[in-house]
Amino acid sequence: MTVKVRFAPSPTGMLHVGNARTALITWLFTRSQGGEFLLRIDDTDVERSKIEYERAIEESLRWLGMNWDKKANQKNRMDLYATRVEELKASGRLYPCYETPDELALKRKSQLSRGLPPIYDRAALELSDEQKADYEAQGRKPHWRFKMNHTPINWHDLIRGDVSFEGKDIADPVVLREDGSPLYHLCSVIDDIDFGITHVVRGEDHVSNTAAHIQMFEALSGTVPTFAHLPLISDAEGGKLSKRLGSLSIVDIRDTDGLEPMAVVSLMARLGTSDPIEAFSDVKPLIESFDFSKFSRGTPKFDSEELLRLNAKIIRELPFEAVSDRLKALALNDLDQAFWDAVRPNLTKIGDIQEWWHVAHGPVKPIIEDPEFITAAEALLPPAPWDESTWGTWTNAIKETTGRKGKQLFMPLRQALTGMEHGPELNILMMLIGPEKVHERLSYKKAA
RNA sequence: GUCCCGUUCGUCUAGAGGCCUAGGACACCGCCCUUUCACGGCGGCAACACGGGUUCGAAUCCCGUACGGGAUGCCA
Repeated sequence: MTVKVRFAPSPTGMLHVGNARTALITWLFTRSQGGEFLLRIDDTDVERSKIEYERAIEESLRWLGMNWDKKANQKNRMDLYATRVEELKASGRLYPCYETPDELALKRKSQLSRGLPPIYDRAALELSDEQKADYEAQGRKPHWRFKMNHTPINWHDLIRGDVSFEGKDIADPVVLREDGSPLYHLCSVIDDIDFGITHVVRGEDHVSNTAAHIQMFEALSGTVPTFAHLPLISDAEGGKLSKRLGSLSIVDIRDTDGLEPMAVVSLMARLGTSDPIEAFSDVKPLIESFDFSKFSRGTPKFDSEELLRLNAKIIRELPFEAVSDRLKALALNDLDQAFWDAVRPNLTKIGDIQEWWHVAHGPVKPIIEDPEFITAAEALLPPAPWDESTWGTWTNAIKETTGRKGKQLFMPLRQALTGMEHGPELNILMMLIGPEKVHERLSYKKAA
């Protein structure tokens, strides 16, 4: 049987790292199984859903390298939901409730103060036909709840193992709003049945929902899919993800931070698993090594430093052709393949190249701690034109004249030439800087 | 409050009663290589949340405590 899986974002905001991770893991699983991947837009909440967000989510997924075999919007499937709702009403699994949101809030408050769990007390089940007619006469419209069976609910979760709940601990979920529109729980289950979804992969914030969903699958005579609930990730301090990382959208990572998609993919695919977190330039090995059994149940921390490290490693492997368009966008003159090859081992993000371009094209403030040495070095500079051997010729001459070697020899030259203590290979960098600026920097005198 | 769940080196984790003097990867530190930075090679530092119990023996099983997360929406 073909594995069929879906990723179901609601278009109420940008795709952030948490969602992206769920999407990626779902996608990797699907591809590892040769299955079908459905992108389902959960846009039943018309108030908050926005088409811009839907487009942004799709763009983010594509940027990360994910594709989908099918796409569906829940807002276009209302007829199906209406049909299924009628079946559930006919079989008595849906019942009308007339409490206002305020009344429900009050109920919860009072339950809490009495030490009771704040789940719906099913008062509406006791309503007589007269009472219902009364409410209707007052102009109240009912919202509808799904009636949970008070029986044990068990499933085997691909990540959490055996999970069990008691039906009585789960509140009857509201599935139809007062205006008659269907809510997430029902739509999700109806769609999973209709699309023949075999595996539901989602965050563990849905675990208790799953208990209710399983009864819905059964009530609708659907096949209960296999579930895999991923632990949520937290920030580096172990705090909640949503607030701190809420701003960390995939679009920001791309546009503001200028990071590589594979850096994000590499981290998200392995974080929280027993496989080592490594920089991958291609997604294939991640698909091949994917296995739910490698996921731990703890809450892993998302560390942006780790993302940067992976990014640096990935950039090191990027050929000029892969980045030339983005480099052009930086509008830096003379930024050719030679320059890229010279500096890429020293970049954390592609944007850092501006720093090295600046070092080559100046002006820079040389660091000269030993003016005599630098003056001596300048006097020994070979005449132009320079080539790759110039650096060796020059430094050998300095070595013979001054007797210096190793770090004592090179670091002062690096500091004088670049104003920095680290950087690309000087034999290449020296040519990129050029004779004129090299002389200028070596003869730099501190303002008195 | 109630219901789920989690807690092993700085980080991600291995670990299903003796194989654990707790293994790996990343980070960090050191040495080597390179006539500089980086890369690479070698080595080092470093953890079972706490308290009871069961057992000849517990990181592993049971109970409790602490801390953390999720749920408890006419959001998804």
